[in-house]
Order: sequence, then structure tokens, then C-alpha cells
Amino acid sequence: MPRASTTSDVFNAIAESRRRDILSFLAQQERPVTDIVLQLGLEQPSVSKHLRVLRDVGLVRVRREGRQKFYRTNAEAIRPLYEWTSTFQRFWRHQLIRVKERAEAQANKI
Amino acid sequence: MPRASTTSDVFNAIAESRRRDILSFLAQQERPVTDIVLQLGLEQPSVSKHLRVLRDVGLVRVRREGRQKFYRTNAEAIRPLYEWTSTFQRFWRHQLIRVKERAEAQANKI
DNA sequence: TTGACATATTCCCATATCGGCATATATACT
DNA sequence: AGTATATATGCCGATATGGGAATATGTCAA
Repeated sequence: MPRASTTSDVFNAIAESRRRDILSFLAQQERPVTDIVLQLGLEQPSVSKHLRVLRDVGLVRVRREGRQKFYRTNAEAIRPLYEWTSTFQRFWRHQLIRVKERAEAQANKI
Repeated sequence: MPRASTTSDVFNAIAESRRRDILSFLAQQERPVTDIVLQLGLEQPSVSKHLRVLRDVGLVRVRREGRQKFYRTNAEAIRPLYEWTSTFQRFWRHQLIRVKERAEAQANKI
């Protein structure tokens, strides 16, 4: 069994750094493909392929206008990722508290 | 160029769902490998390999005790993921507000 | 219709992957 | 030393990948 498909879920789709770059770029404003190509310095077919993956998992939406297609990030689709990572928040907080306590204990010794 | 290595960064490491399962299991408490095998119903070599990947990117820490090795999640390493997803928070909030507004406008029409 | 522009798809290739199985290493016990 | 337990590694095979280059599709304009 090979690695799970990039289109199998949001976790696999965002593993590619260029796709994360695209998502960040398309978050504030919808953009035509050419803008992404220019902004990120990638080949046009490469961008189209990445957009296909992102579209398949619902991370971007498209709107056609003449011969252009405007893509925008569907932030809602990133939420599951946010929520999964959030479950660990309390643990890194605890770790930070412990680090702080150790640092203070060390400081008091001096 | 193939897909980036699973050990190249945290994003690639957590793309695998079993690795996410392992991280969740090891978040609250450190556990020996056998516990993970029993809890998740995976083969022992498979678990060892997943742990290797997680260790390489700093997502877990190990402590040896006799012939056992106790693994625990290093929550701090998940933070970059949390932070990246957080940058989209304001966008999905906007989207939700818009959905809410539309729903209310619809309700007022009735 | 022909040509120009915008985007998408196809084919090829080198490579990392995960599972399965066997085996290696490391530690403890007698 | 020899055996049992705990964990790690090596090898194999099937497969999806991303880049590159070429080409296809779709749309406008003259």
C-alpha cells in the first residue's frame, strides 16, 4: 500500500508546500490562474494541477469569467485541520508552564 | 520530482492518519510501543516505522526503561500547524457571518 | 474561420511510500 | 551461555506522486 492519495483528504492535500502557498495567496482575494503563476513563479501546468487537487478536497472554489477562472480559498475546509491541532493546545500550554517553572526554580537557586 | 519525504516536515508527517492516531494516543500519557500496537490494532513493525517518522520530525520523544521504550507526543511540534491554520480563522469567520446574515435576511422575508 | 489568449490534461520518469514478512538488536532472567 | 521479551530494521512490490514538455480544450475578437 503506497501513501494515501493527495486528494484523499485535507491533511494529504496541504502536505505540499506549494499548495499551502497557493492557499495563502488565495485567502484574501480571488485570483485568476495567471496571477498565481506570476506570484509564485511556478509553471502554469503545475499550478493547474495543484489547483485540481485543492479543488477535489474542497479547499478552493472556482468562478469562471470569460476565458479566465478565478480561484479563491475556501477557508471553511481548513477548519478540521485547525480543530485537530487545537486538541493539542492544552498539552503545549502545560509544557510551557513546566518550562517556565523550571526556569524560575533555576533562577531562585542563584 | 516525487512527493516530499514524510520526514521532511510536520505537514508531511501528519498526512498519514495512523500517525495522527498515534499522536492523539500519546498526547495524554507516555506509552510503550506494545500499548500502541494493542490500542490501534496495527502490526508492531508498522508502529515502529511510524514512530521513527514522528521522531525524525520531533513530534514524539522517547525514554528508555529497561527493554521498553516510552513514547510521548511533543505537542510543541504541532504548534506550527496550529499557527498556519489559524491564519485562515478570520476568513472562515467572515464566511460564517455572511452565511448568518443571509439566513437572517431569508427569515425576515417570511 | 483563423488566431490569440487562458487554463487543463496527458504522457513520461525517478522516487518515496506503506504493508508484510523475516530478521536484527537490545535488555532481562535463569 | 541460552532463552524470552521489546523494539527496530531490511527487503520486497504495488502505487501515486510532481515536474517537464507537449498538447488539448475553451473562449474571445477580428
